[in-house]
Amino acid sequence: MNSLTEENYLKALYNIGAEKGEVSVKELSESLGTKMPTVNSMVKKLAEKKLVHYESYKPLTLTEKGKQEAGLIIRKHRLTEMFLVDKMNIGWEDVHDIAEQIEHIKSPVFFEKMDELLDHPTIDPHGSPIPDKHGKMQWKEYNKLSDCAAGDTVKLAAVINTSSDFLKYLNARDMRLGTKIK
Amino acid sequence: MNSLTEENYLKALYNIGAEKGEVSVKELSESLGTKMPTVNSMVKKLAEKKLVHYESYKPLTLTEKGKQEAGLIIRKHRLTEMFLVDKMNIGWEDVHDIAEQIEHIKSPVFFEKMDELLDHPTIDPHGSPIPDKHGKMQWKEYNKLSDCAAGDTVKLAAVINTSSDFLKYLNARDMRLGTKIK
DNA sequence: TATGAATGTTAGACTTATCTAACAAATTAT
DNA sequence: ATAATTTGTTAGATAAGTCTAACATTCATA
Repeated sequence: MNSLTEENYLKALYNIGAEKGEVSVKELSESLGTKMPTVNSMVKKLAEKKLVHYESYKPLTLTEKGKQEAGLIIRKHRLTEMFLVDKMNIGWEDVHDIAEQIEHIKSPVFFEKMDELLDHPTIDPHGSPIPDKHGKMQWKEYNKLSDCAAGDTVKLAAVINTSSDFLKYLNARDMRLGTKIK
Repeated sequence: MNSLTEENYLKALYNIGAEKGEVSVKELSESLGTKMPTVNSMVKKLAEKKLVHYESYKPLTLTEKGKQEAGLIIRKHRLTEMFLVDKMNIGWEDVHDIAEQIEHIKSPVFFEKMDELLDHPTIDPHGSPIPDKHGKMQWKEYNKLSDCAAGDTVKLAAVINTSSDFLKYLNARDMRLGTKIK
């Protein structure tokens, strides 16, 4: 029985640890907007449920089970974002906050229908990959904009910052996924 | 700031009191699957928030404010049911449980889009009216099946029992809204 | 390497929503 | 009209998730 709170911890652990694999209590605390002692006691509970590897004063890592559950939540989130943009014509700057809520809906049918209506998409509206039905995600290796030389012409494949403000900024410059820029 | 729990109390109060206008603690308790003492203490809190009229040992009634809030939640519920059936091809026997969760989503944009894509529907897939943007609902007066004489031919306008099992029973007999039966 | 800063942990309090057990009022039936 | 039943209320306990204050460990650096 995973609560909304638990799901948010798993998701944050997954997202923060995406590259490094390890997460500090402090990072998790800041990401969730929850104080460190609270996070500390919660991760211990997650450890009892075999979702997180926890040892005092050591960085946190997700177990395989934890990774899978997190992957499935992120799948629901990104599928939802895609649905909101493609099927409901909601702007990509607005979908994150809505998906943040819908990702917690318990209903296999609902998300299967989304997946079907969207024709099994593999990336969300911000270019991030959608984990498969087993919670597995494969990251495409894109070049970071900061690694490109000035004057290069590149195609926008994904945005990491999905904040509403940044996306509105891109909108204002007619920049969307696939747009060629230099 | 109304919690999920609070919203469920308001909705139940609205639905149970639809005809009589008054609700007993017992009915509310059974409808919510929550014990009477819990309900008792919750309705007192709702009374402090001016959502419910409460007096010891008297039946419960919603205030105008309470009715409006309840109406808006029910609007979101029914709009969602209509969307799930019409735009996502989910069976009318499955939509209730999903809508039960989506009705709590906080996002004006999301529900406005639904309303727009559905072309401002006035009834949900079970024939119940959808409250307007101010939470006001007007009930169409239909004849109850129990008031019809055997042999009459009538058109199915709405179903009150929206349980999954009952709707599957109707499906199995090809009975949908608008179907003529005798 | 000793010390100060940053990070992590423990202890204990608070809130929300729930429960059970016991008691009180209202309703129903004799 | 009184007793029995049903309904409503009070009091106090519990669980989840949060907080603050105080203490402990680790890391950085002088």
